Amino acid sequence: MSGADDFAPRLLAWFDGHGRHDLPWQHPRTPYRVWLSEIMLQQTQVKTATGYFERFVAALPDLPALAAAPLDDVLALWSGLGYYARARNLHAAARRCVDDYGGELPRDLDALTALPGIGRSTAAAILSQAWGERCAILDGNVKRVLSRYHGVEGWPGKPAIEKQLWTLAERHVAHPSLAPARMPDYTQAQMDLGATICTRAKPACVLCPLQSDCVARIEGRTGELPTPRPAKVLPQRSAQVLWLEDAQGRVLLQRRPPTGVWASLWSLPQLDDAEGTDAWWSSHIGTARSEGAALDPIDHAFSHYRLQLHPRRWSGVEPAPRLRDNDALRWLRYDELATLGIPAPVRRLIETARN
DNA sequence: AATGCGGGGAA
DNA sequence: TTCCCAGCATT
Repeated sequence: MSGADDFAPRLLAWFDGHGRHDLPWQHPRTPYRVWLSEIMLQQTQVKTATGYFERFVAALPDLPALAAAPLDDVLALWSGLGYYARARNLHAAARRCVDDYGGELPRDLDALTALPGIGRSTAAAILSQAWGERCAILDGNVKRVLSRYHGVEGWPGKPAIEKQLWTLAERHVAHPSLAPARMPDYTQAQMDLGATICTRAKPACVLCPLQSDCVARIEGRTGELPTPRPAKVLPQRSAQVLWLEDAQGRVLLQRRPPTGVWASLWSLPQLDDAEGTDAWWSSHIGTARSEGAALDPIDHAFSHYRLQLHPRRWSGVEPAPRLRDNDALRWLRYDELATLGIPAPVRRLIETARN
């Protein structure tokens, strides 16, 4: 057997001295807190998620509390974190746990994976960290570490490559020296190595416990592995944003459609173009409208397109009958904005320009 | 197999 | 600027 077989014990020995032992979800490391952290950390860096995690568990300290909370409260706690389907799935999964599993997470890979928002890697992370089950994870860190360690070519997002990496991850987690009691540390160790040593750019190979057997290190190819995602040009879109204030200085928010970006979040009324704005104004207000005050455009980048928002502002708008609060429209005081899930750039616009 | 889905950190 | 991060669901 080559040294590749020693992956797990070497990693674990390194973790004891150099891993991260003070992350907020580690104290206490309950299934609920592990679950929440794993969901928040999907496509999200630790530094970004930490503050959200602290606020979330302070407001909703356990699974039954989450299940009992209104979805809008959960979205408000998620506001600014992005990928809001995670929050909706989290909430739905909590309710299903109350209905089907006595208010706890199931200790079972298939049952966990069947819950919304939990895939194979997240389920394995929960099982290994919360209960010490022998499960392999494969997140962005592990993909990078294994791609380099084994010299796996090809973009890890490609299903065929991902399948290879799963096989390698399963092999390492099966190492006989790896005791179940150390599974939480082993799982954490892989992510810590990827986050602190085997980083995307300029990895600290000289500090790596796996350096003597790492193919990328040995062949001087850490800059080429893992193979980057094929580049593509992002489409550019634009939209009109309407900032309406009534005589009391309240702002009009509209619930976004249940599908698409920012699904079901509250935001300023947003239209595709000038014609859309005209139509919205006539259907919601009726009277002829003024131009409003044009504000600086906002450039926002999504992972799949760029969006330029063109905000305009009106004050002293008299609510027409159809403009009263309903399921999709709400006049809100500025000090109430924190109670709703609002897209980050829209919240930023309002907070910075509201004087 | 490919695409949709946020926001921010880092080079 | 560009890349990608503790991914998953949908098509």
